Amino acid sequence: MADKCPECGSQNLSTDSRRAEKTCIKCGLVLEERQIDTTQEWRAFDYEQKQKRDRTGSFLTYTRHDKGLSTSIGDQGYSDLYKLAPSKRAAFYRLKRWHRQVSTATERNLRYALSELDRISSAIGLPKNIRETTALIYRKAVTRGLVRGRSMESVVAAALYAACRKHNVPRTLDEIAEGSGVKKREVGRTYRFITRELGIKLLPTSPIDYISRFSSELKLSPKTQERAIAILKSAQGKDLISGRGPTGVAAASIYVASTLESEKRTQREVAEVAGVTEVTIRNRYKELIEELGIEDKMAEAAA
DNA sequence: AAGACGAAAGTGGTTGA
DNA sequence: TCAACAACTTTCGTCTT
Repeated sequence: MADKCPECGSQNLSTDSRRAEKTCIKCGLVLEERQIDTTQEWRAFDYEQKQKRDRTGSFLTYTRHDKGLSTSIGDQGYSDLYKLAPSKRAAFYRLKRWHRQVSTATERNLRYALSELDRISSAIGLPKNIRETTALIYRKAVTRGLVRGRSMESVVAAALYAACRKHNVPRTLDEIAEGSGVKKREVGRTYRFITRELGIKLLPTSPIDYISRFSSELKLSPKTQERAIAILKSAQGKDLISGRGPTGVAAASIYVASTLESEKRTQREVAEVAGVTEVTIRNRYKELIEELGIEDKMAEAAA
């Protein structure tokens, strides 16, 4: 899951399959050990061999209420049915019908929640792995009885927010709130509740994670993106990031980078996509250029 | 006319007694 | 539970290009 070393931040990781370990090349920290080998131990040269040697079915997925493992009572072999006593036959039909309509409260809840999840995530445009994570979190929340007394939508939204952060593709609370129709405040509150109850630990979002998304919305060149990230990285050690809203900091660095790379965007434009006000950008970017000693460069580029 | 600037008052959430 | 508090927003008048 982690693609960065938590110790030194290096992304230079190595996976050694013989030792079943994942290590950081820079500082030597072992990130994962006793990895499970998920590759096949057999080969199949044609379809028949594959049929014979396959021991598994399709993938498990958490986005289906039954994890994709559904089995239904078949329609085949009805002729045999007439050999049974009428009462047995009636029982068969009853079972079949009962089976078709999933009956426990949890399952029905899950079905509804997952269709809700589909709606929201396609509205915001989120990849499949995030849906999977969301579904998993939601499933845990349901089995722990955390949904009681809360609207289901808010729990789905909160799980989605958590999943996005876990995958380092953060969406702002505003975006989630808009897509789900749950109030921002409610999403935040539920998010805090379920992460606490489920013991999910998430680091504060880094502004860097927002750069690529905001930049592409502003149609900025890759060079400017790089610049914005570089600005953030050099600001990291200087206590300009912590305690500040990550979106504001991201917006400020994009504003500065776009000016320096002569691809200028107005504060208004940047503020729009980042979901902050111009005033915030001003405050943040003043701090940034002051601390990094690039005030004159900035003034020069603006002129 | 549009963008940038900054002061001042208001808002929602966190923290610590 | 309440007050203090920091970050952020809203609003608005002024300056710059």
